[in-house]
Amino acid sequence: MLRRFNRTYTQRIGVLEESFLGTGRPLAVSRLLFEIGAAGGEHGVTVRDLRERLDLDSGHLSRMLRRLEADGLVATAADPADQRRRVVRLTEAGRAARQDLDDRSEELAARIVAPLTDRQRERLTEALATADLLVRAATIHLREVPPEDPLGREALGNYLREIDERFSTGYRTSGPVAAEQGSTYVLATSDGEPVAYGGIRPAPALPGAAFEIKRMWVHGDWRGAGLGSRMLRHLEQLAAERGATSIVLDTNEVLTEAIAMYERTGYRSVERYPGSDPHATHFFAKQVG
Amino acid sequence: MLRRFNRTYTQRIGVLEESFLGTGRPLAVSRLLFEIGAAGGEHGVTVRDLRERLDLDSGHLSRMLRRLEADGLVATAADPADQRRRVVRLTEAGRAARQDLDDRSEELAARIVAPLTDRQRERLTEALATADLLVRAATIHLREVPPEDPLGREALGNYLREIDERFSTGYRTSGPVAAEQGSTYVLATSDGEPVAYGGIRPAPALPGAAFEIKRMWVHGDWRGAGLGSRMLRHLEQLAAERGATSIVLDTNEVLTEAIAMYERTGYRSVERYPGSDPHATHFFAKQVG
DNA sequence: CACAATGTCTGACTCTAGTCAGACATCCGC
DNA sequence: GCGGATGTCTGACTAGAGTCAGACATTGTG
Repeated sequence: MLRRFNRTYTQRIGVLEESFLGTGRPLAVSRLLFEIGAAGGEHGVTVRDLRERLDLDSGHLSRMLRRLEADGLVATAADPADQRRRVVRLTEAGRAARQDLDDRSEELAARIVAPLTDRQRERLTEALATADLLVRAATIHLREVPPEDPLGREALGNYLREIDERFSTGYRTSGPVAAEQGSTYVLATSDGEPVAYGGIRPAPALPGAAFEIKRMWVHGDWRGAGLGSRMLRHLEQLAAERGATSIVLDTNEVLTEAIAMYERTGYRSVERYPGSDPHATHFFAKQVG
Repeated sequence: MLRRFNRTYTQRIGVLEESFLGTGRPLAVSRLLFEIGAAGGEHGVTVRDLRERLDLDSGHLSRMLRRLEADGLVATAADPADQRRRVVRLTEAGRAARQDLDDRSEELAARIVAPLTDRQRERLTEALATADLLVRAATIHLREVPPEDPLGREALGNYLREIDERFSTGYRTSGPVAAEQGSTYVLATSDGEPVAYGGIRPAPALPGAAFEIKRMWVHGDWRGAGLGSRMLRHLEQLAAERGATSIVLDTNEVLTEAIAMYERTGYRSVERYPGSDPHATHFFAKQVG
């Protein structure tokens, strides 16, 4: 189905792309203009950031930026924090051009669906939203990150903040959270945004080769997309590669979805184990390897 | 939503296209190879046909064909029916190359959705099927055709055959069906295939400026996609432009979906009118203009 | 049978996209 | 404060995609 849809889509909606022409600017440049607006905001965005987001060659990007600059649509300046970096931001004319682009796309999208009835349009919107979520979920990128990785820290911060909000009693122990001994962290990103996080560490206080899963977090917008169990499987596999024969984890009774997921994924409830979190109320274990 | 999806899609699934590379052939050439296989079948396909299907420049297409020919993947010959035309068909090697392309795409598509659970994959397939149908429905092309248009005749043939099958008693009057006096026909196509058909003709036997809608047909795969009512609206508008103040049409009781659609679209049931089909059992009219 | 229309092909282009090597400045750790 | 790493930019490319004018053969029509 994916292939059939791909064919229909590129044939019929491919126009959405070509419409960027007619502004006298090639597609890639328009896309860049768009991205600078989206990522830049008030403060602008660094060239490096743009290169990562759009996955462009340094030379190619540089040339396109110069073109936009020559057209008076963007202004670049050295980043005060690091003079090697350059910060790009839209000028007034640039914002106008981007708005124009936006309007054209909007209008074209409206024209494409215009022949449909209201109910059909609703069905299409719904179907595309579902497909969007699932395609995004399917193409999420999982990777090991060191504890000091900035995106990892962001994810961890979200985890702690959410835990803190969830516990009316307050959870956070004061001071920064140190990386745990021998731990490995995995970060899942989508469009450069952290969407899930979690880690494993050896649990020497337990019998056998046990690993503990720690700090599992899934972005609120992504719950229900199967991301949690995917992260869990990934962490289990990592632990198994490091010689684990069993996995333990603890959680709190207020995290009902998490508990349901652990049970669904083959974990069985166990007694409190040594080294577990004092705030935890539920404990799980599973054999692996 | 269309735009958001478009962004996700081109970013994540754009790979489906690039995968055509790695075969040493550029994308457009691979697409052409694919299309020759799809459209050509046993008898091959004319260059003209390919140009229309892929919307390519004559020179561009010619060069790509030559490239495929040099690689030994296609063979061209003059069309016996018209020596100006050239017919292209895949060679044995061409069929193999196309199959290879097909396998790669299939494999890649499978890899993209691999991280999803079975249930998610099902949901994605369903969502894409819905989106596919609706996008196709939205981009269908309606145009007036002369009675002798080959695609129009094909549609009319389908109409007559289906009517014939539907009536156990047999419907068809013997001999070819002549175009009706002063009539105008509209054909809807998708990917060059006729998907709906219908006509109007003046009904001089009726009081006032009446037009009759005749021979409405919608392709079986397309029923429920709103195509019938769209065609109906289009025909009404055409009639109105020709000065009609009322529209009449007849149908048979066995065509229950059609009857439901007419009622939904504002037609009211009337008595048999002069000039109507002797096999018809239900008659409808509507004011327009 | 002349003539316009049709169908394909070649040649000569342009523009976009993308790659690679290296210049140059700045930053960071020792 | 030296040397490697990082970030950006320029120059010199290549290949793909697409456009346009016109050559040439064939076909249908008055």
